[in-house]
Amino acid sequence: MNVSIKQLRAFLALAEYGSFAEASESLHLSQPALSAAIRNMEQAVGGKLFNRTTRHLALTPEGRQFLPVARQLQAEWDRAFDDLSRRFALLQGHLRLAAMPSFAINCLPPLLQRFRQQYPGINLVIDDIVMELVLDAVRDGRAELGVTFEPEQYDGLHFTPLFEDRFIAIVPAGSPLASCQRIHWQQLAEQPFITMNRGSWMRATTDRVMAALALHPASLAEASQLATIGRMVASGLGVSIAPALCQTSMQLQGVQCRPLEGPVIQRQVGVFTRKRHPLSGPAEALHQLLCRHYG
Amino acid sequence: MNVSIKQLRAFLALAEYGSFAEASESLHLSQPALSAAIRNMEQAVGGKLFNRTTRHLALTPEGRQFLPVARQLQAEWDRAFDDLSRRFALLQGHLRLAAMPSFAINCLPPLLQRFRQQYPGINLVIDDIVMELVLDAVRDGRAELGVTFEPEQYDGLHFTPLFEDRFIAIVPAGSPLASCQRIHWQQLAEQPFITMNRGSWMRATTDRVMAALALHPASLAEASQLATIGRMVASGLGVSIAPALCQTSMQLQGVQCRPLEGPVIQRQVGVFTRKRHPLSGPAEALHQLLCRHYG
DNA sequence: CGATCTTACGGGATTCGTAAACATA
DNA sequence: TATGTTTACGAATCCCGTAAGATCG
Repeated sequence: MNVSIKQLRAFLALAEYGSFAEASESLHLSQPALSAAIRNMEQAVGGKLFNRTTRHLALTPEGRQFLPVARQLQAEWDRAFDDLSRRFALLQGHLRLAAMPSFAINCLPPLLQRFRQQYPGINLVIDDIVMELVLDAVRDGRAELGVTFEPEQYDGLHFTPLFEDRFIAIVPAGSPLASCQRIHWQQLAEQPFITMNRGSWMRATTDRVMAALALHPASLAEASQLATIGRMVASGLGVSIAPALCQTSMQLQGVQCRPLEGPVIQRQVGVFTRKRHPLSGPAEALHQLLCRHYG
Repeated sequence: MNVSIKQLRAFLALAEYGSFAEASESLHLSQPALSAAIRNMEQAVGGKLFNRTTRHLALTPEGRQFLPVARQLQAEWDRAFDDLSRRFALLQGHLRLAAMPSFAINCLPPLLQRFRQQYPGINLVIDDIVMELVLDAVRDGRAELGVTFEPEQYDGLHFTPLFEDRFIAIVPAGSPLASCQRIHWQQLAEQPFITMNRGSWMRATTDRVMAALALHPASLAEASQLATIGRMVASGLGVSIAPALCQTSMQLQGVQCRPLEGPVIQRQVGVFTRKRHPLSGPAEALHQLLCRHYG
């Protein structure tokens, strides 16, 4: 009662070649097998598709009307499964990655270049957004992967650590501290200090360390983005601290980066994925690339 | 390597029901059979479509992307084969019929009504055109059936006789001949005579008969269509002859029809089909209806 | 422990290919 | 008669269902 895709292909081949012999050859099938396939298909649809006398073969009116329909069915069928296979083979597809801006700016470009080189058919979309939004995006499924610092809690997400990021001191090129190989918290506190704005983990941590060391730096200004702080430091307004992963972009902004002596502030950077949601092929590939690069 | 339509249906059912148990039931299939179908399909396309732990079932990202595509494939597939089956079952389709105007006007309407009643889904197109064009239309395949008089020759066509048509006399209602039950050629020739124009079989035959009877009617006018001749006769301009199959329309035009005494002019009316071209279901049906009605 | 999916395996239907029969130009 | 299609039939394959096993909540 039901027609198979093989029978449809048989119909198309026979209509195209106009001969059981040629059509069966093109299908890698014996002539009787093709004959049976057509016979069964005709029985299934309830009428003759070909008019055949042993010497002449032609489509019936119904067969002729069906031919373009059959062509389109086959084309769409093949197209659909080719697409699917290519997706699984990582020859095409797309991937949405959320990452905190510092990581997106400083670490992602070379990684994505390698990814692109290896999987040129995969369309990449990067959401460079703050940590909370990264976690939301992954939780909602808008992004399959998210890269940020490890937060205090992350329900429903799975975290894969990549590396531990230590904070470093950033000072203007003209600063007296610029000549030091390493800078202590105490030295930093003697300069005008630019802080991350209140409410951020970085501000809380900075305040805690300063308090523990009984230091009271002159807070010059607050900003909510590291790029802003970097520009302010570069302009000579003051000094600050930043995650080591920002080193590259800080240096490009004209800021001097130095290891920080004294209490170590460090934080895990890693990849988030949604629990109970398996990764797509491209996401899996990028996840592995991330883990291997840092692991 | 190749995916079957059954596997596509299995995929869709499983995606819809979210459970092997329910999906297999809806497919009238055992659970292991469905499991195997999905496994084979996944192997064919080169990756997992479902993420399954014994207690939870969900589409993979690739499966989710494929779902709408699969839906459309199935819908178009079913639609295409439903259409084809309905065509074979004469529940839908179309039929183009060529017929000479006299037949189309006088005989076709009741026949087509019966056809329509029996096959309400078949779309009918009637070409009411002169004999030569009827034959051309059938030869070219523009019309599957053609109804006309039997011509001297008809290469490449197959002729099925329907009935023999005798010519009758047509006179105005006010004519002295209107009171006769039967009219002789000689009586006809005594009146102003309206002829079919030169070159037509009817004109040649009329001339031949008149000559054989040594009659020389006053030719009042010529026309190329029977309807025109009918109107002229109805207006009292003269008398003429016409195929008996025109009797109905002639009477409707106000013309009196009488049997013709003397030499009999008769001609075969029948259906033409293209040789070596089998008829579509609808054409076959109408052909049979024609043959049975007249046979 | 229970519900659900997977694996294992035997039976049955479908499909295939070879060889012979058949039909048409 | 020659060519191309169908029929016949044995074999291989595929698909299905039952029963047992595995796994997760």
